[in-house]
Amino acid sequence: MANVKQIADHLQVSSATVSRVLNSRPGIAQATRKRVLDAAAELGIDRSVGLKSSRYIAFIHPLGQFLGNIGEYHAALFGGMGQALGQEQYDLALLDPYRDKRPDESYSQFFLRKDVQGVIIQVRPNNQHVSDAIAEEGFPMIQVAGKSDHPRASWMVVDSASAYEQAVEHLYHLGHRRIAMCERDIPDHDHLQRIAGFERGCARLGLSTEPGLRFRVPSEPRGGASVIRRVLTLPEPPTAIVFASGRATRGALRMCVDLGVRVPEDLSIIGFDDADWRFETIPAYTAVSQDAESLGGQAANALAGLLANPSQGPVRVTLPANFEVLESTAPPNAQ
Amino acid sequence: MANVKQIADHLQVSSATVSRVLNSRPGIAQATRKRVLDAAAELGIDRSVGLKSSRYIAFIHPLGQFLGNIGEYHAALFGGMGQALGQEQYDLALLDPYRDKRPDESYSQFFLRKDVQGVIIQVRPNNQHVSDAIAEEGFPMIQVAGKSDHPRASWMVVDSASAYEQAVEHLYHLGHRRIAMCERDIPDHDHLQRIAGFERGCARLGLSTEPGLRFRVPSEPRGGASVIRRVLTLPEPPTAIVFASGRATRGALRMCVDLGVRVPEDLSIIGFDDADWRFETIPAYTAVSQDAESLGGQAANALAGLLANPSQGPVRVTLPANFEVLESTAPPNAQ
DNA sequence: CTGAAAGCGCTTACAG
DNA sequence: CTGAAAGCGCTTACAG
Repeated sequence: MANVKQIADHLQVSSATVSRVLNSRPGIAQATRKRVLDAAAELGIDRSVGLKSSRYIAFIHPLGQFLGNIGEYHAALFGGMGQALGQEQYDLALLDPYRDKRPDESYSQFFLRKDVQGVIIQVRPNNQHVSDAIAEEGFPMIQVAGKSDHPRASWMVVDSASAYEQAVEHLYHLGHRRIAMCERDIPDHDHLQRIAGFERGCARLGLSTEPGLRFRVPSEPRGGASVIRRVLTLPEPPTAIVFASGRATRGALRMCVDLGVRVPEDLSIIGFDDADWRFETIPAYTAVSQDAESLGGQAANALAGLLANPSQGPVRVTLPANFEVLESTAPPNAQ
Repeated sequence: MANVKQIADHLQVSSATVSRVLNSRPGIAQATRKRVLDAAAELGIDRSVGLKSSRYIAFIHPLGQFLGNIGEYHAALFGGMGQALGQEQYDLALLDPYRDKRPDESYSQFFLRKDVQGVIIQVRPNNQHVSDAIAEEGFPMIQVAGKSDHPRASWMVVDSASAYEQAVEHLYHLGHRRIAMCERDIPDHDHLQRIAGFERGCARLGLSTEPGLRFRVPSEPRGGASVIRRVLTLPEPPTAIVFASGRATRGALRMCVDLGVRVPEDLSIIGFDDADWRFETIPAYTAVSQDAESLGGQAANALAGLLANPSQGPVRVTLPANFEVLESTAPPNAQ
């Protein structure tokens, strides 16, 4: 790593010349420019050199870093954020404050150090305090997947409660009276709404929500698969299952085939979908769906708006989810 | 946006005090620290303020920005890169040089301006020249999905040619003699290898690769679906189809159900898989698979190695693909 | 097209 | 714990 003076000394030119080249200033001979750039590549350049013009927006995952393959929620979210930020001339950075932030610095200082101008933070119970601290500092932010009580916090959530209520209603009208619910293991706001909607629907229609019909699994194919296996051992099995996770839904559909359970003839299944996966399975599944790509895009646009107009108040948006009937639901014991 | 002096004047303190707070230096009264941070949040901070310590690695997509939902290849790749870079204390930035780079600056200058220390670039024919230019400048880089002739370029590819050859062999041994191939529409190195392997297998076994058995579709479910529809109208339809794209494979499987084509009884299908999607479909599909997550991780680690040891020569790695028989292949006209 | 020198804006011993 | 002042390393008129 070399600074301007070191490169200048190395080449026997003035630091003015080096500075001009590294800042793309006009009026430098082609040959000189090349010599400087070659030397810079060879020696490496200090980060103090050059006028910076990065405009980073950071995305913060509840776990900080990504542990392996990104699920469909984040894939869609990133697509939406990336597209929107690109149009606003921002770049997207994936930051891990849990790893990198020094205990003695504020979040603002951390972001300043990383050249980040605003953050989109996905919240779960474990990191809501981080989001609140960022909001408290007045740093430009918007949180997704959960509301916040903090007066300075902006947030964007998807409320799928009424869509899940419709899902229960749909099953009820088909004749189902014992309906199981499979939640996911991490209770963030958006997931709690899914459960709340299910319970509200059951309560209104007088359906049981007994603990034996409630399952909690990780949002992975094997989570959904295990629910199918467990449901079949029940003394009085449900005739329909509602899932709160897309990946679990697909694991369940697959396990039904393996065990010879016909969907929807033997068992009706309502799933969840972050994008357009419900059309790819066999059968295509009836689902509550959110548009995670649009969520990412809108969150990014909202944040860009806050940055463009700092005096603006916080943004609070609740997006609706959809309920759509496809092929995985039918009357119980249908032929 | 305020600089150190402006914040200092605003608060009637010295710029030394402001600088100390914004750089988390010790020996500042709690109350003063708070006043400065509050003023900084209110006024905004110039990017010239504060010692920076970002360590960004940029990923560059062939199209620059992401146009909507990220496919499974990038989801797995990002997961692998993110995890590896996290361990190496780097952050991941998604940059679009096609949008942001000024025509009069070199790539090195562009990256300097964005505070990026190294890049992972995914190459296709349309952006190979960008990768070559970056390598020519001596900027730390590694390209994925394609080899490079440039002497300074590092690259990492997946060679699935022999796996596709095995796939053809597998079908041949099952008794198939007319095998169709569905390529994707973008001919990057890794995809061309898939086609090459298919052709090599057919040539060795004396199978036809006539144009009527060759299809080119976008890497999307509807691409694969259209192949199924078109194949059924052929005077002499193939008894098996080999796909070069995972998403097309799944669209094809879905279309087979819609049209009443039984897989594998009526038609054998061999697909491609970037992660573990082949186990989720019905039937689970026989596939050539690559581990895109591991590819991302290894590329990131290799780049970190180049950065840690600048005198090291370029990295060139060819990773193998796997061929795995699951449920979507059987003898032709099986019952 | 380039350099010597001034200017700028930060950070950092030094002093109290 | 804080400021006045020196120091540092860059960028930028100014001069040739």
